[in-house]
Amino acid sequence: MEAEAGAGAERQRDGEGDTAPLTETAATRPSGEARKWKRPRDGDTAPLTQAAAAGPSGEAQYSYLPVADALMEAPNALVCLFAVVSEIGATVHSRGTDFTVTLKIVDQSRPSGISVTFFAENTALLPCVRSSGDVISLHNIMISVHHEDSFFKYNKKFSSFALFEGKASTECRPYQHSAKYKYHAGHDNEILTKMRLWLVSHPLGHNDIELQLMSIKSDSAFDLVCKVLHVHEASNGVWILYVWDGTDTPVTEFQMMLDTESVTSPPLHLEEEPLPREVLCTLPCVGSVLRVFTNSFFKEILHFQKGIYWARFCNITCKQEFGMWKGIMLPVCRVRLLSNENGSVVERLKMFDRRIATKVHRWPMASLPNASDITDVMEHKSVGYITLMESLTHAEVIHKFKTLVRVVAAYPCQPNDLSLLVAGRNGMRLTLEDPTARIRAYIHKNDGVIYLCY
DNA sequence: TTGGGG
Repeated sequence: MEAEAGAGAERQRDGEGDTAPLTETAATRPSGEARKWKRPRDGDTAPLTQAAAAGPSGEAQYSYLPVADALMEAPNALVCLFAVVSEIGATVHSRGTDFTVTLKIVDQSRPSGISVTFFAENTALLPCVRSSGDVISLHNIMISVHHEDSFFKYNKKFSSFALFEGKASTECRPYQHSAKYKYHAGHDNEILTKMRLWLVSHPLGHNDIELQLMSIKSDSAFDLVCKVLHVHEASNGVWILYVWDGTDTPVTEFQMMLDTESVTSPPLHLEEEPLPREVLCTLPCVGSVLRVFTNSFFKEILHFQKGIYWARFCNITCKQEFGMWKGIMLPVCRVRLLSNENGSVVERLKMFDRRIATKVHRWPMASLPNASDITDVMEHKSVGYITLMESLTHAEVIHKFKTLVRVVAAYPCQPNDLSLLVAGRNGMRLTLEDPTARIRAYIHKNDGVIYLCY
């Protein structure tokens, strides 16, 4: 007997329910339909009855419930689901002996989603979701109630899973499955296809405001999709995440410091200590690297330490300190890891590629599109511009370069008195910045050449 | 067991 499939609404039990509509939800489901899962008795280590029954061929037939229906089952009941992964948590050590990861899944009956927590002895046994929007099949996961909220818990002894590509694929074989997963081609394929069709008309959306670094604002929460390039544990439990999305942070509203007293030079960085050169050299030279300050509450930090990841920072805020942008992650923030195939990530990378393809990609984005207003130095017109980050990480300590920067502070004269310098006045200290770095530049005139030293 | 978007 071929199993009937619906979008999470399949019920192949004793021949009942062979026309489950795609739109069925917990609310529309006919009442009185018996729930046949039995609960494990207290003290049992394994459930007495699993959410499967032998089919005519003797193979287990898994009865997939809509998520909303599954949640109406009693605590500790075992259910089978076919759903879409909407959010991917970080894989971390549990407080016990296992590794754990939490996924958020959605289906038509529960668009707001619900968490599923997995445990396994090693990370290879955990689901490794390639992209949000992928489809997951879950067999015999347990309903768990905590503070009146329901969740699903994957038990490594009797649960199993399979992961499938999302709506763009026609591949019906799972790209990853647990050892115990019982795959039924006809049965699973039909549900998978319907789930993908549903996804086409109901793409996973984010209602929250999503900004790029080029459009960040002070003191209002937003989502930021960016690459975490480096993580640093500072003092007092403060962690600093170095994030990048290929765009430049906006020009800050910073009162230019007329540096009449040498002690008032503005700081060059937000950190207590600047990044060591070997780390600095790994950071991109085009596009701002925002410093995001947080504490160790965010377990994802452990994940970031192991490599470079794209992530969505939900409800992040920014402020300006000393004319520099500072990201802040409060406990209300959430971090979601993203794959390279995630739509927002692909969009960021395409935008960066477009930027790199222009001749002025090393100019601050804020200086565009009025780049023609900038007067170039005639005798070096053919020399290309570089960013301050490129200069800071240059292989040769002494090098010539041309750069487009903002003068943040000047000592001892006003920055618009650069003509005095050219006219022969020696000794001037400038604080210069572009979207990639801030430097102190000591200018002196020597043999008719102006040097910047830092 | 663990965690369960504090």
